[in-house]
Amino acid sequence: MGEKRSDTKDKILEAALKLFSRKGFRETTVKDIAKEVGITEGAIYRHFHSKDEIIQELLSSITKELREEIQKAIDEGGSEEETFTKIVEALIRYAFTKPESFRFLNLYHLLKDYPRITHLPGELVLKFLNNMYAKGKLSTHPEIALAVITGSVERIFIFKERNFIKHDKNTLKEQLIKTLQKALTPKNPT
Amino acid sequence: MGEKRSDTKDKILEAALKLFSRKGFRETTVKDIAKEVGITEGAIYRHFHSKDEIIQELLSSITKELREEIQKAIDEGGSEEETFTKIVEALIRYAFTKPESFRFLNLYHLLKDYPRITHLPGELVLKFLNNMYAKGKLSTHPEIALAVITGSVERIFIFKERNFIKHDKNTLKEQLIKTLQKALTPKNPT
Amino acid sequence: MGEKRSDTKDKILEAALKLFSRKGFRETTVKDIAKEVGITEGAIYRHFHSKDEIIQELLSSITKELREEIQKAIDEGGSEEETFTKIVEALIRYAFTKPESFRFLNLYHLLKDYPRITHLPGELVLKFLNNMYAKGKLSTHPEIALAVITGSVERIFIFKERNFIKHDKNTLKEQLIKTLQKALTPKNPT
Amino acid sequence: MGEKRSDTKDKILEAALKLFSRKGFRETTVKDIAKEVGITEGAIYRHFHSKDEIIQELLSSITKELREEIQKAIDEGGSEEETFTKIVEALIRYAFTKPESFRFLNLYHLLKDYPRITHLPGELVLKFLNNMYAKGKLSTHPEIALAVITGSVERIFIFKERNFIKHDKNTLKEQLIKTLQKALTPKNPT
DNA sequence: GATGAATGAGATTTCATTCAT
DNA sequence: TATGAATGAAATCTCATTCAT
Repeated sequence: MGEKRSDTKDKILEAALKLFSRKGFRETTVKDIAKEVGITEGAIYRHFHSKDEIIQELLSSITKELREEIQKAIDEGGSEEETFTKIVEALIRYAFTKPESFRFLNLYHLLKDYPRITHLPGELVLKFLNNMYAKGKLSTHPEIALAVITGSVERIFIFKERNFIKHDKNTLKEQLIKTLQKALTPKNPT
Repeated sequence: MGEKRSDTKDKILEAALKLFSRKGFRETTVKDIAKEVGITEGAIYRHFHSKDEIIQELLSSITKELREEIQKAIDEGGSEEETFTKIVEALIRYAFTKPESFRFLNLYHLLKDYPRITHLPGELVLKFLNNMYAKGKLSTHPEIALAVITGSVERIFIFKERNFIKHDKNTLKEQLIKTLQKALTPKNPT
Repeated sequence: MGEKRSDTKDKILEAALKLFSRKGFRETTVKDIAKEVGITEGAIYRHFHSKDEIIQELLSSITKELREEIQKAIDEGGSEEETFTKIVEALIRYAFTKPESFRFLNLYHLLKDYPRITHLPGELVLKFLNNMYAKGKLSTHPEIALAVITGSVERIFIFKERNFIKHDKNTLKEQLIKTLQKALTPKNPT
Repeated sequence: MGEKRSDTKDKILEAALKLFSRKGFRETTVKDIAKEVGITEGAIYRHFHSKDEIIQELLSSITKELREEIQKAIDEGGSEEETFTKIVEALIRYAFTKPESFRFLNLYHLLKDYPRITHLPGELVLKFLNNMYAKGKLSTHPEIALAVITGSVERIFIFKERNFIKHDKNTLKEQLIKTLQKALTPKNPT
């Protein structure tokens, strides 16, 4: 009850996400979005005050969603090493199961000035990495580790999306986790 | 002595690079570029047929430049491990000394459809990685290694540019090289 | 009942016809057309994709209309001589009752490259003239006859329009019919 | 002596005539003309104050030339009937030997408002036709006769130019003269 | 809520003309 | 005389947003 609140609004967000992530913000017009939904331009403005509002709403819901995935990985408990793996897994999984959302995020952060929203998913990861670093379980500075992790995931995702990498997604996931572990955790002496 | 040949054309390319890399392609107008150069819009069109031609010319010259840097690193000789280091160094150096060009490339590849130009800088690196892999000196698939390398460099660059990372550039370079070596080269037993 | 469907589109076509026929295609701007209709330039583009689309739509509707007039003259039956007269009459009548359309056609065929549309009004007339020629009722080649007929009608129309000829339209029509009959039908001996 | 005065100016006029007659006034740019001549835009303005001045100069020289051809036909003497034939011949000959000039004239008179120049070639012909009419040797009003003559010649020319008529030029000339004679001169009663 | 015509600002591009060299 | 860069006005077209229905 009160659940079906604005079916259309969701459809608009869905359509907008698809188009923005594919074509970019400027090259996607309000008319494009309306056509994709099957309504007219004017109708969009019943649900959103502006095109930018759509972008902001997408940004914050996607950000929230990804943050929750990461939080889940952290909350599940286990050793630092296990959690590390789970976080990387969550990132890759998110990229591959919600490619449009993932692309949207990358696009947004590359194009728009520093985000107005506060709690970026990366912050959660960074907090965890800081922790690892303090315990001597991270072999480089946390910010650098974060860059290596997120940069690698994004690039793997793009390569796969564009068919530049032929390996299947599972292989990619395994290899990437293994590689990042090697890269970022200290060599276990005996 | 024929030196001042098309001073303006170069100024236009320079201004365009600055603006495109900062604001994106669509959000940079021809008028913006003209104003930056100190001429009028119309004058731009004496030097380029269209806005897109400016973008293409930038793309190809930047691509060429970066390719040359990488080629130099490869040509210098040395062991695979040394060359690997030199390539990563060349990438980081390029990002930090030509930040606008580096940003332009990333933006272009994210926004525009697959490039028509053939010889991407990445191809050179990939060829080298394939070689390493064949010799058992690379601990994951070459494409994945390429993704990790380029993704990490890009992300480090962005973090630094946005002041999200405070470490100085040399530290970043050293740490990144060390990390990528650990990540991608097999553990040397004994 | 669905009658007012796209009132504006018709007004645009009407205004465009008036301006194109008076000033030519290039010298008529979309702004001119918009002003004539009483809307803004942008509004034009809700009804047509481009200025050229307006021209093409006018061309095809005018061509169709004139073809129908000629077809009517042919279908009414009677001797070849009577039909010949009726065709010429139809042409003159069209020129004088729809001067803008007639001028548009002449302008288009003089300025634009050979039309892509197939069924030109002239083709109908030519078919009829071929028939007459085969029966020995035409005293010169059909193509030449067609040139004389259409060229004369056009020039009479222009002269009258520019007040270079003072005679009234009925006199012009009668005289032209008489003259073309003399010119193109064999002398009836005895 | 003083003969070679401004070779370039003539070349400009020649190039302009070619382009204007082919593409129209607006669609021919000053740069087009300059390129055709093999000079640059700026140089054009050494010889003419404006694009329109080129058009006007062409118009007046072509008009003069055609008027002279007609005058020659009139001056050669002979019976009215012979002169009539000579005038028509002169018009056809002009169209076929100077197609660009002929096309230019037609285009100009269709597109531009009533000419600023006074002595149109048609006026000469009209004077002659008035004379014939007064002597009972013309079977319709002179203005109408003029329209039929000039309209027919123009249309024959266009048809031939566009390959719509296959007959050779001589046939066209003969047939047209014969047809116009039939059309415009009274039946000779025994 | 929805439609779709219209606005109005602005983007890209064209081009006659000017001007420093 | 000639060059060709530059101007500045205008043309075509796009699009976020508004609004009457």
